[in-house]
Amino acid sequence: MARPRQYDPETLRAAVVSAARGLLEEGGPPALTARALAQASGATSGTIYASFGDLHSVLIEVNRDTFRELGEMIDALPDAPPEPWLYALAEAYVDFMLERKGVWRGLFEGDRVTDVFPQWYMAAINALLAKIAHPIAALAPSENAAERAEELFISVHGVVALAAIGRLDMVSRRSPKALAHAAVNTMLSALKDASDA
Amino acid sequence: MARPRQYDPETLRAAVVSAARGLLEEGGPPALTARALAQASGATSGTIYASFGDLHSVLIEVNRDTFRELGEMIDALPDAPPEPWLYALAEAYVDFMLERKGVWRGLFEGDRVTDVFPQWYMAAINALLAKIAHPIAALAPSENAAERAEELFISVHGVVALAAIGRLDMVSRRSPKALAHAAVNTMLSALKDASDA
DNA sequence: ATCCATTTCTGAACATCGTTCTAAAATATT
DNA sequence: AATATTTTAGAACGATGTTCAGAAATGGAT
Repeated sequence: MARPRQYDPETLRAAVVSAARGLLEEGGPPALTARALAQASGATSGTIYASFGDLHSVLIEVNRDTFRELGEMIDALPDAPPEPWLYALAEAYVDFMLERKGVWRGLFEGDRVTDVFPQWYMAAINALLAKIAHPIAALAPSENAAERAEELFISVHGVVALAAIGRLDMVSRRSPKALAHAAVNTMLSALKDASDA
Repeated sequence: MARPRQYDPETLRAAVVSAARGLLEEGGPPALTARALAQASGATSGTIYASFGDLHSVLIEVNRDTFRELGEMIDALPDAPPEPWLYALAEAYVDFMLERKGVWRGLFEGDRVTDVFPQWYMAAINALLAKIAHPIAALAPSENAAERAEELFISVHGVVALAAIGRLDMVSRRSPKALAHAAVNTMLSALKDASDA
């Protein structure tokens, strides 16, 4: 009773999201155009719009994939005592994001579109913050570990934010990893100083 | 021997740069369009292109103004001992940038265009880093104050980077100022801990 | 067998973007 | 008056995101 589907909807969505990641890595958000996406995914722009509504929704789906991969990467980190584990997490996070500079820009550039972020969005961030807070709580039971975790994340975010857009050299000659290491070191020192009081 | 100038070149450039700042504050980098700039400055796009070459050059001139204002703001900070002065600087920096979110986005979003930044660009950043390093050196003479200053700047940059694009609430419920204060506090604690060793 | 209702898909069309460039405008000199 | 010269205006070009009219392709009804 109708024209048959030419694309399996889920396969098409996966192909489009995968193509979008490729375009982002190739040229950042400006490269994520409807026509390039159509060419790379094999569908036409109209079909993509029928499935996703707009380009921003494609970007959201890329982000969902990215958060999932980030979670898997963290879960795969080898067990270690709190301090070395925290260093390892920070450095792995830096590596992860700087291997995906285009995706990172998709996450953090551009106008904020929604007043409320999707639940999985906030859940992924809260999971990351909880994983940072855990070793902090173990090291400094008297501290507000959740707040220290927020602060440490934001510091490392500052490193990645500058590195991902190629502007870290405006501020420092050190590598992103070295600066992330220093951020963890500073936080750990501060925790020790506070526990001396 | 020629058609007389309809605009004084310097007046025109100032008008365009001023209009550009307004557009940036109104709607961020996407609002900085040649046609809107023409309308707001009174000239036509052709005349603007004759004077600036391209839109990116207009943005560079906005940034030059911004760095100048930032320097003036810092110079106007009241004298204070190292610790309170550092807190005041961090909070003033946050205020300054968050009053100029659109300009901030113009500074930090988009593809890096030039391999080498203009000298005044680097000079402005180095001046800021030196002003951060000064109280650090006074407080902890045995530390590498320049490196600690880089790290502290990057931490505060992380706060502003999230706040300027309206995404700080993804990470924390605290205000940008509170988080900047915490970044300074953490660095100061770490300096104390290091000097105890 | 033919036609039609229904759904899927395509790609032309629209407004807007940065940028270029032709030509109009306005003067000084010849 | 005619011309040379410089400045300004704005139409034009190729690109963008997005929409939408219609082509394509089927199953069911006649």
